Amino acid sequence: MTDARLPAAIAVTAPAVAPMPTARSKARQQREQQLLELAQQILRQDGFTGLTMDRLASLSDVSKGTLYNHFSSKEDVLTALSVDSLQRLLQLFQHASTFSGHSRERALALHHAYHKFSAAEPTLFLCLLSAATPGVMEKSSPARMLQRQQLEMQLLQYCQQVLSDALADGSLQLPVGVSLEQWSFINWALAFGCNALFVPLRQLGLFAGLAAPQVNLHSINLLFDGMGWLPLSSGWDYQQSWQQISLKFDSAANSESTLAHSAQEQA
Amino acid sequence: MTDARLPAAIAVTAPAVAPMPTARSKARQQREQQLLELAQQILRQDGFTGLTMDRLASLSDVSKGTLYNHFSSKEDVLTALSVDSLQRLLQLFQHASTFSGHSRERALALHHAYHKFSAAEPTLFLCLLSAATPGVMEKSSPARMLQRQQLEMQLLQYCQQVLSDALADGSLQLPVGVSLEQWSFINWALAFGCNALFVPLRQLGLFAGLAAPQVNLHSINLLFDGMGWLPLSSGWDYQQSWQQISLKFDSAANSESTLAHSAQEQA
DNA sequence: GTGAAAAGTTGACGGATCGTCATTTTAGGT
DNA sequence: ACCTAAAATGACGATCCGTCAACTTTTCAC
Repeated sequence: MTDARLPAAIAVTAPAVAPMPTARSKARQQREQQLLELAQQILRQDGFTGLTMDRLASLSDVSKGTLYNHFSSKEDVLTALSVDSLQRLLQLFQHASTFSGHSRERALALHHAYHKFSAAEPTLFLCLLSAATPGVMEKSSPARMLQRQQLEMQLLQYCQQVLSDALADGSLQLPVGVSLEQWSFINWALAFGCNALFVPLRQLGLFAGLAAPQVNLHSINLLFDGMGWLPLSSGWDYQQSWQQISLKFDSAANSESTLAHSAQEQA
Repeated sequence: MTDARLPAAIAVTAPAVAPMPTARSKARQQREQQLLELAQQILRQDGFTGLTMDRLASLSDVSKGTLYNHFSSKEDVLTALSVDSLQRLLQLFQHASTFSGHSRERALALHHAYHKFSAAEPTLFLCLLSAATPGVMEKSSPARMLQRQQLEMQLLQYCQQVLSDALADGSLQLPVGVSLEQWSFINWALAFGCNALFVPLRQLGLFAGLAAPQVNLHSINLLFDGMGWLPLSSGWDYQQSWQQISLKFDSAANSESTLAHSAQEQA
């Protein structure tokens, strides 16, 4: 954290501590990204059963040995994909937190980002779900797990920041015996539950008549109203807020995906 | 469905349609239960990585061929375990719905049952999580998936029943544009999210200071308050309700587990 | 520029696990 | 006691995982 404040001389004499991005590591990271892109494509096309290390290697331009130089196991690939998802989510959260509105609207924007990501990238979201599974966690590399943990913490920072803001501006009050952590956890849990359950339950034929965005918005309204987060849904049109967020947010996502697309085509 | 109404003669001449529980099928089902018990034990002891079909076969008193006569794949074993969990949850829900109190307390009892199960049987709960994963769903037998679907529908029936009761007795009102399905889904999602996220996030070192039951109760209170479910948490001591439910419920669970234990030892 | 050391790449290989199937064993009926 | 159908067995082929010794490329000192 404080490394940035150290004299340059130290940084030069001890580059191993804060390694500067060499051209080599840059290329390595880029290729890792390509491999993950390919893995994702395989998942989309042939499902999770179709993802095989041999297949991933043969469809890519590297051999199996090199593949294992990037990922410690097949499960590590899944965790890497989930790390990728978390990084993208983090960006989306950064954008969302800039939404100009009161604190509850900003919180809504965070939920919106989470929801839109789960809807736009169902495969990645399933990776996120799978990566929380014991069978995957047991076989992932510690380094990757650490990355995951740090990213989740950063995401939570955004949640807690909005809650802090709300406490500061008086639109929200913390009851005695309740911690800010608790509320951010509950927010996280509700968002995860709604989005993670929707697709599988629909596949099973349950809740056929439900529309994802409506349910999502509604669930958030219930929770925020329960928290007493002003203005309550009875005194504000959050449907409209949601649409406004969509407008600002979806266009940003589009321009981003366009950028990603062109970058992908160049490669 | 209407087979039960057919004359006995037909049932005798076509027993395959509505198979009576023969001694053979009885024994088969009993052994399947033993196998699942063993699988669970392996999972507890050696994690999900340690569960192998060869190992399960060798540790049991049947061969691999017979094992595959029960389960179509390794993943099918996990789904079978999740089906088992759902059946036990169904029983717990049945008990919970008999709690004598107002409708919101009964709903709380359902959440309590769900939470207690996740806490008392973390391994089975992780099976429930894993079984919602694409890699497992893709490889499970259709028959088992159907069982799972039907059980989840039955569980949802209990949720919706309590909600219906609340609407009937006036303690809850459905806003325009909101369906009973939506509310039951949101309840399900919150409970799933809270319980499914708690263990993995704790393992990652997040939310170290949170106590599971408190958070659970608190999240339910927020949601129910948001729904306007009377009496609100400001006008009723749901902490005490939770404890009362625990008292009645945990003792029931204990006597049950005792029964199960003795039954297990007889077998 | 050159050569050697370091870093990176490769695909063949051993091992583990999966799922099947021909053969053997068991159970139920006459 | 014998026959037949269902069930159990474990050896087997196939698949996939992860490793490693040999080989290629890059780096760097001289």
